[in-house]
Amino acid sequence: MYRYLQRRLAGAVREFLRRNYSLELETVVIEQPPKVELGEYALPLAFDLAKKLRRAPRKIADEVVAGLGPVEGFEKFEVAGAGYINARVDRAAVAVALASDEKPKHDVPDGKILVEHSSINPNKAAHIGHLRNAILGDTFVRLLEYAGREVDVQNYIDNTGVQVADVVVGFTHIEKTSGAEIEQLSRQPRFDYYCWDLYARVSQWYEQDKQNLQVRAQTLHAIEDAAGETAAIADLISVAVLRRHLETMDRLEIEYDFLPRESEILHLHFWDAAFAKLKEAGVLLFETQGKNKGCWVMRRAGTSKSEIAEGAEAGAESAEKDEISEDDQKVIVRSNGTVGYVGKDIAYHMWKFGLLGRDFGYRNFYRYPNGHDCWISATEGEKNHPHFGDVAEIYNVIDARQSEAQNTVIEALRGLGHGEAAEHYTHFSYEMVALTPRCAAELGYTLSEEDKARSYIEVSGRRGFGVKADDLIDALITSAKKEVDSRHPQLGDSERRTIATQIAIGALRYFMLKYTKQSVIAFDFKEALSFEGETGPYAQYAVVRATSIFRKAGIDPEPFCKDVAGNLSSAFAQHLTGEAANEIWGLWLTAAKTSYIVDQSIATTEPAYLAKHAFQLAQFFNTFYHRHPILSEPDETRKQFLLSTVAVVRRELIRTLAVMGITVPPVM
RNA sequence: GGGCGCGUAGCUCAAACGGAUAGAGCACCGGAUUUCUAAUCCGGUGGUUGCAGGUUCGAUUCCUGCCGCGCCUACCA
Repeated sequence: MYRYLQRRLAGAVREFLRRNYSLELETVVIEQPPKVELGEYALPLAFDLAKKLRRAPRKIADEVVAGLGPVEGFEKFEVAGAGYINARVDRAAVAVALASDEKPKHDVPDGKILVEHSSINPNKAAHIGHLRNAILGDTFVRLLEYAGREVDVQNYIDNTGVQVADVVVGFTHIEKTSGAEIEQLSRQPRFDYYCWDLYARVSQWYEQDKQNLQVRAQTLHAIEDAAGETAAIADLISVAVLRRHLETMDRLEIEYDFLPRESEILHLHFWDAAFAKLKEAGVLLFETQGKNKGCWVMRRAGTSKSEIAEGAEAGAESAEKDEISEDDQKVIVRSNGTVGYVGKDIAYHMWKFGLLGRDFGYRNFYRYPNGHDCWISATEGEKNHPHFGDVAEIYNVIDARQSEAQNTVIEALRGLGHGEAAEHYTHFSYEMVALTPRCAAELGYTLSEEDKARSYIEVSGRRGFGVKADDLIDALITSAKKEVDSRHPQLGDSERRTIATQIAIGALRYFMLKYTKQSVIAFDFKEALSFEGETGPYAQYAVVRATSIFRKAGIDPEPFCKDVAGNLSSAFAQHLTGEAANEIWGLWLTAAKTSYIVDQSIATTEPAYLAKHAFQLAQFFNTFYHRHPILSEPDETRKQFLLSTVAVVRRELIRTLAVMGITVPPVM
């Protein structure tokens, strides 16, 4: 609703400027006044125009206000401060439209969107860093779906890399486990925990004797031969750990549609197809000298053609074209002919956009308890399968450390002449989750003096140093369960457990979403386990309160607000106008913003805005709840009005939380 | 060295496109409702937005320089 009116206002202003000043403005900046009593929208437009028109901002603002004419949905326009134009909406009309849940039509762009997230190495348990990735990614998927887009969710599995090889080495060379024994172990409930410890031991084993690293190289090589025994062991391990990851993420209601694996990119020769095109387009160059002699290299993203070219004339340019200074080279194909991961990533991304001319085989891999199927890549797939890839836009949820690699893939696409694809390729970059020194100490790690002084310490899978995802979820559930047990002893144990789980997930997902992406999260149990203040449970609790009002009143809140909107529009007008109504109107206005916030979150790839919105709604509601007794309100129409306020806020808060993947228990 | 990012209250973080008095949560201190359950609410303490310049009617936001911190910069993935 808020978004819709804002667009209409922007359109009217643009039209006015065209008519009266012959000005074309691309974007009309519209913000919100610091207080609701000043209006719903503010335009700082006159300050900008003052320069262009060489007149005082206030004068221009006066002119705009006088000449804008009536705009549907708006009551009036006023000049305020040094030249702001504040717009006031017809509150009752907005409230009626919101209560009856009118959804003004707007265009949804065509084409499918592919979101890639999680992409955890399938060699050990998922940790809190992976949780941030998956929660950001899953929330972004939900945002896109809320906006009406069709989305495929992919989780890329690097099942032939060093990390899997290391665990294979652990089993075959340190533990000397047989294939049958590994198979047995892999059926244990938390096989990924076993691998977590083993992986750390392998790293130590390499450190003990650098000779041991040769075993890694051999193993890595052996994994690539699909027919061999080592490859079979690697597959056994990676598939078992992958299943564990799917289970862990499913606890948070995070699901995937397709799991493309590196093994298939290898065995279906995706790279060969990509390599040919890259050579042909001149994106890759064969280096004949220097440290990268014998490699196929590409210009690293973010590096520019050397400064000599700037000053020099056209003659120097052609020589420049075929050369990249050594420091700016990214090796794509090694001198021994093997391709690095960036190369495979380029091929994979050509596939995503339908530009490779090859496809995966597909096998049904995992059925979620809700019946949703998750598919996996295969060299020989099933006949009937959904169509993946060939999409219009992609988002890759990958941490900031990989931004250079991501940009290199984008540059490769551009170099191949697929500028359109490059434009629709978004690296959804976010910062890592680290541990506070206190948290690290709690986990039993001895810290150097240097470490103690840091604000955070990076986790290390190699050292087995970190907080496992399932452990954190377990701790959250235990902690929430204790609270629920003491608050609701009359409920059955399984019911209390269900509630505690909802609260735990709410706390965890909110925690991971409330920080902006570029902020490193310094993880601390105390803050992550908090259920008070700016947390998921705070927002859930607001909904519980709203629900309980309706339960006591014996009214179903869903149909209630739609009905009341039609019958009570005059009451809305009466209770929403005037000074005294500003506080409640602020609540309505915030509730009206959900779609606007969703759009903003998508446009900026920043789910934190959504978290902020949920918190703000809950906070305003709690204040309102405290100030206005509703069921005891003697004036019947006012009571209906207050009830509809609760119903609308409840509905919008539930929606907002749902986009964040948070559900609300019946009681708390 | 080069690239990317960060520096805001005691702590953890907000403030999209430059805008009206820089806001929350935690912590600390003091209060509130025999009610629609207090996982709540209200009040208080707390700021030279790293430093120095510049652009602008207006800078936490843009530009330059400096200081401090993190990540990336492998024929690893």
